[in-house]
Amino acid sequence: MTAPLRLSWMDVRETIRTRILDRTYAPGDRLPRDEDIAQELGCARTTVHRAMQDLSQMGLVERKRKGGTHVRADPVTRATFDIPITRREVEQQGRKYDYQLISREMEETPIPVMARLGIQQPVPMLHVKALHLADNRPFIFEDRWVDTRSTPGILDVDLQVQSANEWLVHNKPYSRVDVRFYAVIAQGESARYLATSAESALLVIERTTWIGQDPITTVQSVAAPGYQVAAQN
Amino acid sequence: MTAPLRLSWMDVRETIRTRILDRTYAPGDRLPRDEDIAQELGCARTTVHRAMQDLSQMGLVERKRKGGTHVRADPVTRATFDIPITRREVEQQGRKYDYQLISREMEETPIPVMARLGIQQPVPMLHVKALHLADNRPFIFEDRWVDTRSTPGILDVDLQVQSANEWLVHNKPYSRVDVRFYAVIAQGESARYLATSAESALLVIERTTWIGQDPITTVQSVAAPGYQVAAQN
DNA sequence: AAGTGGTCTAGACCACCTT
DNA sequence: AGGTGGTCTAGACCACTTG
Repeated sequence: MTAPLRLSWMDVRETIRTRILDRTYAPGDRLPRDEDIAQELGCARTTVHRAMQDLSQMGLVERKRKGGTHVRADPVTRATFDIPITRREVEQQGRKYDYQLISREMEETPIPVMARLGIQQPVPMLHVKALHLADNRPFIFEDRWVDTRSTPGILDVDLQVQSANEWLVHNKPYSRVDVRFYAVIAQGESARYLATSAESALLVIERTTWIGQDPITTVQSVAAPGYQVAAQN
Repeated sequence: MTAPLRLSWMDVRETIRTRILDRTYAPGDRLPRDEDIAQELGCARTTVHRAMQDLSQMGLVERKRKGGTHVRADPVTRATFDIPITRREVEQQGRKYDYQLISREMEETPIPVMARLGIQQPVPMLHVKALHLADNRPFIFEDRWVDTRSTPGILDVDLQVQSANEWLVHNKPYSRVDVRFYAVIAQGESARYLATSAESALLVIERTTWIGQDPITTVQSVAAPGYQVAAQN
């Protein structure tokens, strides 16, 4: 006889997942209570709970107290992306990293930037433009606004030497972040610094961070032609 | 006296997180053992473990058996994206969804598609092009290849009525998915169907799915100008 | 009001990895 | 070889949410 080995939560997860995929539990269906599944499979309820937690996080099921566990009717593709420090990203590709400060000025917050940061009144902010290079070729053009009220330390940093990107990541923790991707036509500065041909489509990674309610920074990182962002799998 | 209420794992997580952010535990540092933290804070080790699990998933710490828990030296911005069925996405915006099949043909797999799917030899595949509309305006142009060896059912679907996107999501589970984003210049068909002006930059969401080792489908979803992908949360 | 998931505890054993 | 995180169990109580 095959030994009835102890079930791990991953075993349980795969069992449930298989049942969802083969429609034993169809989209919209309610699954048995954790405890019933535990009894059926012969493990503790905690183990089923752990499995369900994972399935829930994957977006396969939805759980509600009293409501029970349901197979999601409209499955979504869920993907997680890691956006590293630019220096790190370049170096991990085995390429040489360089960095150039383009400009650094105090300016009144423009309307679109206010919208991104969620503030109502313009204030003086540090506006930084910089170029990151990989093997001496333009890699990412960075257009950043830093709120000096929440982050006065940035004013003492020599941005010729260390990128704002790097300083902030190492020195300014955030509690909330908004990340979005979109495409733009190369134009103006981004074209001048990045574009190899007249008409290029560039991927923009826009990130905005807050600490509590206070805005820290918002940045548009415009990547050189050909750049892709891939999920962590 | 303030009542020493029971600590939840989220409390523990916030305590640890705060210590990481204020450098009590600096980047690269090794944290105390779970059990020591548990004793210090006055909770069970399991509770600390649950908190650490979350911090680890957020990318704030790295854990290794025997190696202990370390604060990640190079923090990354980690973001999770949900990519819904296109119909769903449009309808959730309160807009009218429509769909048009553009073409549907059996073709030999081209080299780039073979690369995406990870196959060595070309085989006949179903090549589908379609347009998704929101309020009668082009929304997403979809260029898809379906491996009919793993997914013969697609051949019986009337793609005039139901999009391959929708049918696959509801009928073909996958075990692995690759997702990536990049930008392209509107040209050829994508320009014809989506572009409002001559030179547009379009965001492409490329997804490839497998069941076990077998490829299912790969699709380039080219979004209309202005489209953004935003992280959950 | 009651059912279901969420969490905590205490103890035990396991598995992986560094030293 | 030993230390650390990973997991399982059993039981208890809590908290949310639905009927």
